[in-house]
Amino acid sequence: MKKATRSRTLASRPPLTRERIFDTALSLVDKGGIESVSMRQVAQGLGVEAMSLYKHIANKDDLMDGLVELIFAQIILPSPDLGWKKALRERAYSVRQVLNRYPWAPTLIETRGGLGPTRLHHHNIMIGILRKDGFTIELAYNTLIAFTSYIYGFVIMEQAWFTPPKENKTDIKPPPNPISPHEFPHVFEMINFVSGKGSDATIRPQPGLVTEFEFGLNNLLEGFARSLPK
Amino acid sequence: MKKATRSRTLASRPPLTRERIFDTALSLVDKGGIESVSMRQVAQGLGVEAMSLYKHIANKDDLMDGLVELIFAQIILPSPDLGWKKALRERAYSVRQVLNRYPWAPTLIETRGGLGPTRLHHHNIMIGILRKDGFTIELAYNTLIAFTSYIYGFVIMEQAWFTPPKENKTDIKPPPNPISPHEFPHVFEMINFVSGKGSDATIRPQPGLVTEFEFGLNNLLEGFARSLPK
DNA sequence: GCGTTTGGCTTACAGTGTAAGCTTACACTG
DNA sequence: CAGTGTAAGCTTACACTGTAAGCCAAACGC
Repeated sequence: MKKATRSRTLASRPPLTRERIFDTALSLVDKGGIESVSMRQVAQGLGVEAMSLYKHIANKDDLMDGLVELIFAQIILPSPDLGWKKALRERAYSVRQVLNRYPWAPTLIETRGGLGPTRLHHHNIMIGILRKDGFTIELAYNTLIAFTSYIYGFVIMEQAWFTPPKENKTDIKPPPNPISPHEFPHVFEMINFVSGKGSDATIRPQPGLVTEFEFGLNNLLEGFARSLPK
Repeated sequence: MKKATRSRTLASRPPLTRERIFDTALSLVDKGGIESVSMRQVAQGLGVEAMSLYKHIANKDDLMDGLVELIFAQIILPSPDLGWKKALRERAYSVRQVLNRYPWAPTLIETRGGLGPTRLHHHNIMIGILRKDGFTIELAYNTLIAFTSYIYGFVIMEQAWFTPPKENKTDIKPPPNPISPHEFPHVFEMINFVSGKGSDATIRPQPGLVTEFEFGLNNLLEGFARSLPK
């Protein structure tokens, strides 16, 4: 009772903090997608007026940066004891999982360039793992880029391909994707193949494309291994 | 003078068409980035009022879809005679080049799920190339996914890493990225290595990361080759 | 000639981010 | 305890967004 700097005498609300702002923004974006997070919405979620947020965050971009950090914090860092190959694989799956849990994340991430502290830390660890196992700095560099690119791109594809293309809410386009066998025979064949695999190809549940993910991942990892100086 | 359906009697403006709308939208987004394209802006660029556009396009999403199509139309399709490996490589570079010419494109593409006609056509051709060279449908499927993911992800990384992190226009943050050698030694080492390579690491000109691009690409292509049934 | 269709305009509304300034309630000083 | 400084939150306001609804004149088919 003594210690609290500025005790909330009104006993009403807990004080507004960056943390609390980010949290409610996160929960807000979780249901309703990224464009449902506005200053006013976030404020309302905190029982507060929009402009009050600006006492704690610089602007909306700042808010978004915070969200990105929250995302990256959820990606688990592999232990260096695993060896580089297992470590990379573990990280790959963790990234994919987290990014899939937040479909809005990739769009968000790529729109803001800079690397926050969390991302820097992650990179630092990953490079360390590679270097420890004999990767030259150049090889580590190239490896990390190729590795990250693949995972990142894969998740985006995964979402872009297997998400219904924008329910226009007033008008549902009758066939989801009427791919003519004459116009696009190969695509048609492929769609059929894919349909045969899982239950429904167009709306597959989240943990769907694991084998597809593995394919590229393995090819890359083997490539890295072959590039190692012996 | 007879033939023109609805001759522009006022002799003033050429008629508004989807094409013309897309074109000016494209040129508008080229300078000023994606968020500088608003209905009113596009309209103004055409000497017209905002609401007039809605007689030709459904809504802003429709406009954006059109832009995406314009982008994909610029990607050159490799000739099937090259053989799959050369074809894939050619396509990889074309995609990268086009996507780099329009840094706003990836964000745009990934936000709208569905595949337009152009994209379908491209996929159709690419699958055809693979199949012709002995890829099973399953292998072609996996290959295409891995391949596309990598390229796509790479371009995004390329832009995210080597673009100044949002010039706040009023305030330039003094050091672009003060990476402490103690906190992130490995990242520091890597940055140093990268700086030694090109002239300036943080703002590299466009055709910068070719060798990095090649590294992952080669690894993937070799992996594909090894997966081929013989 | 006469409807009817069409392309573009006008007005209006709900929503956005945020600049500027005000009010209140606390912490601290004398 | 009175007085003051300060920080947190609120109020108002502005410029801007996408787009629904309706109007109006010019061009068409008959």
